[in-house]
Amino acid sequence: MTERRSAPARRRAGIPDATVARLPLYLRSLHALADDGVRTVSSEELARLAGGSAGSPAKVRKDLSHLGTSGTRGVGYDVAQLIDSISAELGLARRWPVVLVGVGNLGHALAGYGGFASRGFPIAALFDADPDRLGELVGGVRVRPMTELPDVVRAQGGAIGVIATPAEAAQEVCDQLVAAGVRSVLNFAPTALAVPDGVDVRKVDLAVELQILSFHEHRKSARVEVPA
Amino acid sequence: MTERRSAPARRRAGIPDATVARLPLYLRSLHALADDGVRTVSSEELARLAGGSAGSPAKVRKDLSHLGTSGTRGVGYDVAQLIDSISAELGLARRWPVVLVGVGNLGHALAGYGGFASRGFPIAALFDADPDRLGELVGGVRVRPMTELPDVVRAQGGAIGVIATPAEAAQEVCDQLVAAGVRSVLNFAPTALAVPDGVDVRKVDLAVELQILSFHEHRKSARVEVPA
DNA sequence: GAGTGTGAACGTCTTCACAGCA
DNA sequence: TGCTGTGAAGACGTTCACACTC
Repeated sequence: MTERRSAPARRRAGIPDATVARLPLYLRSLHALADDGVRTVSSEELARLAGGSAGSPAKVRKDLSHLGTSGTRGVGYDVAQLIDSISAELGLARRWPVVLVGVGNLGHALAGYGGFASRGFPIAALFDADPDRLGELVGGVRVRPMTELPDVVRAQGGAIGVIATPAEAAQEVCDQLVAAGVRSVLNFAPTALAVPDGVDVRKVDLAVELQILSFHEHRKSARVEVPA
Repeated sequence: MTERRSAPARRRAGIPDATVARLPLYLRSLHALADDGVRTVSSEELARLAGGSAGSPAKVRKDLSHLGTSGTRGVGYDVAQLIDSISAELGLARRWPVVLVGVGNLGHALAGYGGFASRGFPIAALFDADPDRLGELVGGVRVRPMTELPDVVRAQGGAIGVIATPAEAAQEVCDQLVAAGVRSVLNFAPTALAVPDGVDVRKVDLAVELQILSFHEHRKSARVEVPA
């Protein structure tokens, strides 16, 4: 989950982390339903659509009850209304600009990937340490030198930072982002990042995901050989 | 976590899912230590290096105790030995070939990203539905038509499937992977996948990660305005 | 009848605290 | 003395089951 530093315990107003992690999944399914013209949905149906870890009706109901309940007994949830309240809770009324650092292989793909902008996270700027890349246009956005980072963050009134640099550069880049005023970071570099209190880091490590799958594959193979 | 279907409860031989998810993080830090010539490490140091959710000494010790303990009291853990036993537990002795479906923006980047092969997950084949892409070389690997998928999986003796297609195509592609014998899937498409029992799916959804960060940003802003 | 909302039971994960060993 | 290994306690998250409402 969100990496939290020292802090003895978090006591937010209310919503559990596990629930927060599932709200985007519900939202995704709800948008699909709305596009199909569906007006209401039951917790059972929503659980099925959201799938995976979000896949039980009871869990859906508990989760949604945290947003000041909105369902109708005997009927289900109003799709449009649910979309509104989840969006509000996630702070999606506002668009959050993204600054992406590291325009290598992965950074390039992320910048070109339309899924960010279309979901309310427009890429405001690209940065790279390599002088050869400066000025290059990626997905219609110019690559800038790191020195311009503070100005961009200030001009945007805050931003989410995305780190797509090699592991060696990640901590340094992270420090610069934080110094520039960024308080939320998504880290693709395979390294743990140290950040001061009040800054949130989430990480995506592709190799780690594969290794977890490997564990399960391994287990499955083993089970065939030694059938308990 | 790993998406599990119906099943009332999983009872594996032993290691908790939460621990499995952290083992790759320890492994990463241990490799870095080994490269620096460090021979032993304490649970406290390892917790610091692995960072994030893996960041408490007690947790590290509990986690490592599941691998049939290997530390020395008063000293710490032998780095090389720990690398071996974690690797063994994760099934990394064997190399797991990866078949990647969808050579669009993201798929292209994943195929070009060296981090897979270097960590024991060589890309065995690329597939795409678009006839214009067939034959194209990406990262030295040829793009093939989906019809060749079963043969490739069989020839490799199993594989991990990576889905990097648009959301609309993902379920269909997933079905084809499963039919071809793939039992572990990493899904980048923003959709829930239905799979039969015995198949594991892990998902990475970039927009979801950003939305979770958005929630925390939102909360931080709110806290400034209404200082409790 | 159908489906939500929720206390209470349950299971899992984390943290504590300390005994035990090099 | 220093650090591991681990039962026991505690926090957190999920599931159950049923009262309640439309």
